[in-house]
Amino acid sequence: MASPPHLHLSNQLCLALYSAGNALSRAYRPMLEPLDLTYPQYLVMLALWEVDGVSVSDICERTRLDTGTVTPLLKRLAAKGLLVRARSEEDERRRVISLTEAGRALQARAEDVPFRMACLGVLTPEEGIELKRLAETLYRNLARLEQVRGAEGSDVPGLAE
Amino acid sequence: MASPPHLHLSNQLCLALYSAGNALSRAYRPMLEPLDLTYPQYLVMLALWEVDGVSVSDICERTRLDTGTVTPLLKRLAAKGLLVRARSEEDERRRVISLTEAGRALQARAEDVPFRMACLGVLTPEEGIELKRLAETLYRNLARLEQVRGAEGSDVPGLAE
DNA sequence: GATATTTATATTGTGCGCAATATGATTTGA
DNA sequence: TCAAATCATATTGCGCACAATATAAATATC
Repeated sequence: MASPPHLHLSNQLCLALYSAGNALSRAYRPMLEPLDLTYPQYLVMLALWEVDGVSVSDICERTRLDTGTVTPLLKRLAAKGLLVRARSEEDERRRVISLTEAGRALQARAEDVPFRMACLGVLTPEEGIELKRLAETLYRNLARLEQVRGAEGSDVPGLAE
Repeated sequence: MASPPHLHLSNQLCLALYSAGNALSRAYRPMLEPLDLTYPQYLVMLALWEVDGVSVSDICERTRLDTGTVTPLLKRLAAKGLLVRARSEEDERRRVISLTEAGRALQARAEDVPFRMACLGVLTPEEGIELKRLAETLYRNLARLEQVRGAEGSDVPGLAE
């Protein structure tokens, strides 16, 4: 075994997280298929069922998705008749994303998805809560790092140099 | 708020896991860029540094990636000169994936990647261990479900009907 | 009030995830 | 021995992740 332990796949947190995340979206597939939604599309619909009439960037923030992902995704949802992508009247740069009647009606058919996921019994409630808590911590800390790294180039006037 | 709590984004374990996983592979990017590797390519190289001269399906199992992902990925790694994709002599269906000298040499340059990731300090060691444990549990249970569902169609002779 | 900067969204290109299907070699069974 | 089933890998097609770039409107600066 020429490979040192810290390079072993079995020791990688990232692989555990990566494969679990992929497996989880695969698990959603059979439940979302009747709704004609992919998993990221489901996330966007969850966001809009909470609050709609919002901008693209608002959806990106709440779903934690990228604009390059969300823009074409919204187009596909619009093509299915679930939402409309209007222009804001005050600010012509902004899009205002609003659910259609069909989009709002779909919520009823998605109601039991979380319940059916829970019924798979892949985690105890305690495990689920703890896993969510740790994943949130990881996300939050990584997001903060990204912000710092991102701001590194754009110098603050008066502080740089 | 027309949306019931179990449909709130803030209550979704899946979003926490999904966004944390994505953020984690983004965090690897600046470290893997000098090695000219993407994150999934890094996983495959980790697998090969442990054991090479193996089949495609062996790599798929150990990295938990799909054959449809791995085949073109291996072609790209071969194009970079990190490995060769030979045919097995005993079984012509099998590919035998072997590292080149350059592929083996790359391991030295990847040695400190796990250490540098740890230095980001996004999780305490205890949190990391617990998160990995829970993610492994989730993956294992979902994988078992997939096997059951997958076997549902292919009837066992003598038991079906 | 013309120019520069910022902001919001869109576009493009590469790689990955994955289901479905194809190809082609091996093994099984009649 | 020959046909059918199985197995390993490859291919195709669509959607997503994300960096880089573009566009175009709003705001700031001079």
